[in-house]
Amino acid sequence: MTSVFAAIADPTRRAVLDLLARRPRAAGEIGSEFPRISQPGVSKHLRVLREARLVDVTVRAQERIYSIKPEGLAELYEWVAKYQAMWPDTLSALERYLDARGAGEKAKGKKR
Amino acid sequence: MTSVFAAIADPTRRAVLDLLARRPRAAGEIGSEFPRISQPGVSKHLRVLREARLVDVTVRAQERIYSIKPEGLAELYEWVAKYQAMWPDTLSALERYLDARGAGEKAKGKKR
DNA sequence: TGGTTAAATAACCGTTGCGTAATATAATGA
DNA sequence: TCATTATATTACGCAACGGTTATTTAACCA
Repeated sequence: MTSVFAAIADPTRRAVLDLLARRPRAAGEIGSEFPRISQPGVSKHLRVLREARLVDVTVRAQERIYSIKPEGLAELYEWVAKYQAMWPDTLSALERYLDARGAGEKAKGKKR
Repeated sequence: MTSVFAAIADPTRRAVLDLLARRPRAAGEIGSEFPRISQPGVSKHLRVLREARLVDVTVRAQERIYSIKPEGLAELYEWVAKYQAMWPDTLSALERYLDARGAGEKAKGKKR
């Protein structure tokens, strides 16, 4: 599970990245956002994100502070960008596109 | 396997998308690019891509012509774009970033 | 027709992934 | 030193995934 693509395939891990995009958090604080998943479960998700180089960890006492690490996402962005030529038109056209699909959810914090 | 994220988690399916990005192809023609995978194996990958709305199909006699369908990729782009703010700098900075990592597999004209 | 071609579906199988409870590791602090 | 806190690791069950072979569906054509 080293791949960025496999790492973001899981909705829980995408939700973790969304959390960390707001601000860094200790592992336990992340876990408290997922009450239906056990502590080891969260820990394993964090390991996958680490191995995909999507997050960074710093140690503070017993805590592990996780934060977003852009490297992996840049790799993903590079891959998607290859296909931009086939979008209806330019970027603004893309956004109309997404709006038409009702894809404007990112404004109100939700999960998926 | 309805999710775009899960669909692109598999390297074979990403390779199929790369093929179709060049030009549309019949299912059999796609399959011939993957000699190590059986016909039903390829057919199942195509089904996943269809359900993720990443490809389009048109019928021509007994053939199914597959082509890239941007909707799904736009959804993915939307997700990645949320994180752009945390990249080192602007887009050009991102590209220097990628070059430094030797990530220039897709474009030959991308050297510094 | 019947035979051929193209692709999808069905049934099955080994591997992997996500979840769990139990345990281990490690730093804190009385 | 010892109990507590925070997190990771281990061991294991089960469902889903990617692959296979066999079969089905459907269009073409002699």
